Amino acid sequence: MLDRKLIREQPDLIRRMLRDRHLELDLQPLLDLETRRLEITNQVEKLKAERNQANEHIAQKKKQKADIGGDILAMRKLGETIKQMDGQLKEVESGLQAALLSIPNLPHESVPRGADESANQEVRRWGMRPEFAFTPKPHWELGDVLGMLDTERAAKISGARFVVYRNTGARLERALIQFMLDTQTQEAGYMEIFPPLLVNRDAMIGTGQLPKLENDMFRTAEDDFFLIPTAEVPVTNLHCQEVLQQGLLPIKYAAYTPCFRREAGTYGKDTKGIVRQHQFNKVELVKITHPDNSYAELESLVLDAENILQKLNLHYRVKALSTGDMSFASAKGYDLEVWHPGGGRYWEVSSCSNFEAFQARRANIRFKDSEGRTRFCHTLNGSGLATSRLLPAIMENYQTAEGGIEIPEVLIPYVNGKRKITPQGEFA
RNA sequence: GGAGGGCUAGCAUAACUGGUAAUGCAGCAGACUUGAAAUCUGCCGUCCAUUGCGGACUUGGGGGUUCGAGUCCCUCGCCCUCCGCCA
Repeated sequence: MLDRKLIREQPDLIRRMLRDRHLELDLQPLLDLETRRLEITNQVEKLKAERNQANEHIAQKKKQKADIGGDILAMRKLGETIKQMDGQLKEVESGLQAALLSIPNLPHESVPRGADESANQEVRRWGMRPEFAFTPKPHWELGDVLGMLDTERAAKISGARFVVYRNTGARLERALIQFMLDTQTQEAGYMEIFPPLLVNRDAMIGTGQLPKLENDMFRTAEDDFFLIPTAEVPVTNLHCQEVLQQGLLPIKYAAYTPCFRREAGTYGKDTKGIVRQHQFNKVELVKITHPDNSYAELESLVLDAENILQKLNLHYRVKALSTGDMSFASAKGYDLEVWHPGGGRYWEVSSCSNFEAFQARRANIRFKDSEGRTRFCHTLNGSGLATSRLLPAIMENYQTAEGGIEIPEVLIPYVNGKRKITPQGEFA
């Protein structure tokens, strides 16, 4: 949510920034509502001041046992008027709130301006594409032949865009999650969190998934819970409605959770393999920071995510997202894309964002600064990383001419010291 | 699912039969001090106004009764205790 004072005082700035995001938004209705809100507020507050004064009189007269019948009669009408105006004010306020909740964040000045993903800027790349003396297979072939991934049986029990990890596939998936959590908690100073996977509506509004993206979320009809689309939702909202001590910042959390997305409107897209699923596993990194440090914390967050790929020795590139490609709540973001030799393309395995105070304002996450003032924190998050894109990358990059898969060095301790998966689909 | 108790500022605690939210701790600024502690003063939830005075709102959310609601009524949420069910 944007600061309404900023909207009121610098509407042209807001218009320009949103235009940078390729959003032609007519701010006028919102500004009109805000003007109306101030008008009504001023009027009704005068009446309330009058009422408060009169009430004080009545209370005093009553104490002296004087007759107050006439005063009460006179106040009745005023009470009615106030009630009516409060009703109007409430209507204006809820309209205003709805409008505010659906406006995306403003892009930071350093974000590349552009219409879509083609305007994203490559910031750096690490490692090289591996050379194969044979034609590398895509992960869905490997997964099928080696008995690691079973999408057909998943379809029977759930449907399209689900997968059953089996045998070495299940084990490798679990090893990856463990490895990523260990790295982030032991080397990068994140605290491990394992949150609920069902959250309430307020939490979804707090991080910005709602109201805009309700159609992309799984929702339980009976209780109005949402299956989390990312651990960002429960973990960031851990501190909603709180005032944090400045000394606690930055707060750094790492959380493994399954993530659930309806992927509405993607029918027929990325159906090969497991890169786009209704349920996938992800280790998420969340930071709650002082506003002065959030951009430095964003850079180090990206490095923390990159660290996983480097340890796995996977070639990747980092892209600064353009104004046309960044997410709703983000002020600035980077994507990490890893090379899939079998598929012959890069896939996003992480997206790291600074939301500045956008989420903090919605979720009411504040801190006391060194002047004793209560201010909004900045929130950040990034995947560290998503396994549905990472496991395929490992399978495709580490496949052998014989048709098996080597285990990356760092994962060997996590699979009981085994060094490879044989062409028969067993650890060895 | 049922019964009872509770929810007041960062924390902790008050408020007569309804009369308009008090206090302590912590924090911030200032005064005093060589410095600190102690002490004193102000600030210490949100909004509006601001040349100056100020005003309104805020007792988990929403609604009702009333001239007036922390207090009474309805409703929803959450926490605690117990019963039932359950991995």
